[in-house]
Amino acid sequence: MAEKVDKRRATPVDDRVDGPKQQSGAAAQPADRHLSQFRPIRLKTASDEVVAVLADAIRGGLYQAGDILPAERDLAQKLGVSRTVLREAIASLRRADVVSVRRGVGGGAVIQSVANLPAVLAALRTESRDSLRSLLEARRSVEPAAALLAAKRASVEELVGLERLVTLLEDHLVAPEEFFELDARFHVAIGELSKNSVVAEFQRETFNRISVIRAEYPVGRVDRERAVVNQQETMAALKSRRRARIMASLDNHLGAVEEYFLGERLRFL
Amino acid sequence: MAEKVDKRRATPVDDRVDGPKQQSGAAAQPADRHLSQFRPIRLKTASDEVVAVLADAIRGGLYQAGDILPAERDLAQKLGVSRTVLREAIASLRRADVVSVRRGVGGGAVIQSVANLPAVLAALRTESRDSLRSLLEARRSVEPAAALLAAKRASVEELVGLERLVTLLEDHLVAPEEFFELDARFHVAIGELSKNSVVAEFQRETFNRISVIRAEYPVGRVDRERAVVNQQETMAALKSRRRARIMASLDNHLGAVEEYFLGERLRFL
DNA sequence: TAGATAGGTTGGGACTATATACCTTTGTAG
DNA sequence: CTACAAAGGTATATAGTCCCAACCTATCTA
Repeated sequence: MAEKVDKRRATPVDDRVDGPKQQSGAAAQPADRHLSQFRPIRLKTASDEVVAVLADAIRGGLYQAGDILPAERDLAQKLGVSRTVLREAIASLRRADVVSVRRGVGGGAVIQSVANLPAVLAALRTESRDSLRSLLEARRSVEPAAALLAAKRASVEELVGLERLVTLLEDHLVAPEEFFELDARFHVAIGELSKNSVVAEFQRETFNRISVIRAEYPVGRVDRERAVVNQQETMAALKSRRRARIMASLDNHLGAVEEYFLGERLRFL
Repeated sequence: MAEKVDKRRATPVDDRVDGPKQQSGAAAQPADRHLSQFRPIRLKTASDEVVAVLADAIRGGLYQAGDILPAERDLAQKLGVSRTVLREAIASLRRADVVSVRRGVGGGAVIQSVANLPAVLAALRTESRDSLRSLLEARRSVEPAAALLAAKRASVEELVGLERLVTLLEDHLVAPEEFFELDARFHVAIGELSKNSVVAEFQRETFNRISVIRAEYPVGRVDRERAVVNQQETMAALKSRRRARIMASLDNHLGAVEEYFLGERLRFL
């Protein structure tokens, strides 16, 4: 019987994942060409998911500096997670100084600053980092649609709310830390005003990714001023609710962004 | 000491999630208006993720009926999951008759038919089902971009490969079970030929969702014939690599799809 | 100062995923 | 025709994540 065991041991048929790597390098089976097509899947934890949701909510303008998040128990229930998980998510935001937590009656998680949101999001994503070019190309096709739909469907009040974001950006011309985040908020908001869940989700996700990348870029005063002008123009175009004007404005805006990041304007054939 | 316990018990401060629902209906705190903004998060299991990846690979044309998936151990390693998880995923595909598994040397998971892929994908998604209108609107903006990029970047050989999919569709005019899936494959393939990871991912995801919905629609012979003609036209347009022709062809195709599903053509302001 | 409203902490139980090992079937080369 | 190797099939121990429930502590306010 002992022989049998020894025999098995000698035969490498177990599930060890690090198999023999470079032996018999001659006979590479052609049947394995498919394998190259697969990438590792990643699993997100619940708390990371919650962090992303909260970060989006904060960036989307639902909460501003000084606002207080709902009570942990309520928020956990609303998000369908345990309080434990929610608390871990808030702890992440706290570590990044996005919120500070106070105990007691009037307490809760108080929004501090959105400046560190890109860092938070960057810490989340271990996934493949799409090239900025791919992101901008995709955005180039979706954002005009988002804007047209928003102009078609947003109420006057909603447009006024959007305009407040532009004002916020103007105020931050001198304090540039939160500049990128405020810019992102504007575009995410347009996605939401499109009243199209797919488009809104796309804008959110895309700007999450873009933010992570562009947090590394330097921004000068000139760049910021141009961004403000672009937002003002886009805002005016949206209010006019005229197709041609919106398209021209976005073309202008997106083209400028592309030149800034890529040094050229995208061309689609 | 027992008193203390009783006191605590009487005071509803624990974490019970189903709190008092309708007591004191008068004082509704205005601070909770934010709560309505949050939706429950969903967590995907690893095996469900693997099912989705494999389903995409099969639909994308990487595997055809009769092909054999890579060995479990190899595939598990490539996907970065344990063999247990991979086997569970394959079991799902087996239950839906998408693959059948043979043991022994030449064995493995053999692709049977793609007809049941929509059912598999539908079983996966417990998430919010976006309206077909939202999906079609988003597609209307992305797919033209995908096609233009594909025409710009795809090699002649790749276009020939795409054309094979059209031929496949023609062959299935009479056996309509797999018709929807073959149509989806064509459009997903265009996304991949765009050589833009974001666009490709969007096409995959969008057609996953559309497939689930449209599997419920009846398709007549006429509809199928028109789809074939549309694909042929799109194919010819791609080969011409001329912008105007591609845009016209897609406008035609997408408009027809919209009329079929929504009874109207989408208008973006 | 008592009570209510918050956040902070802990422990147990369920589920999922991983790693490792071993078994069984089957084709094929010697 | 037999031994081996290549596959799938099965089993078990371990670890991580999440959920639930209960309880503790700080703070505001009437």
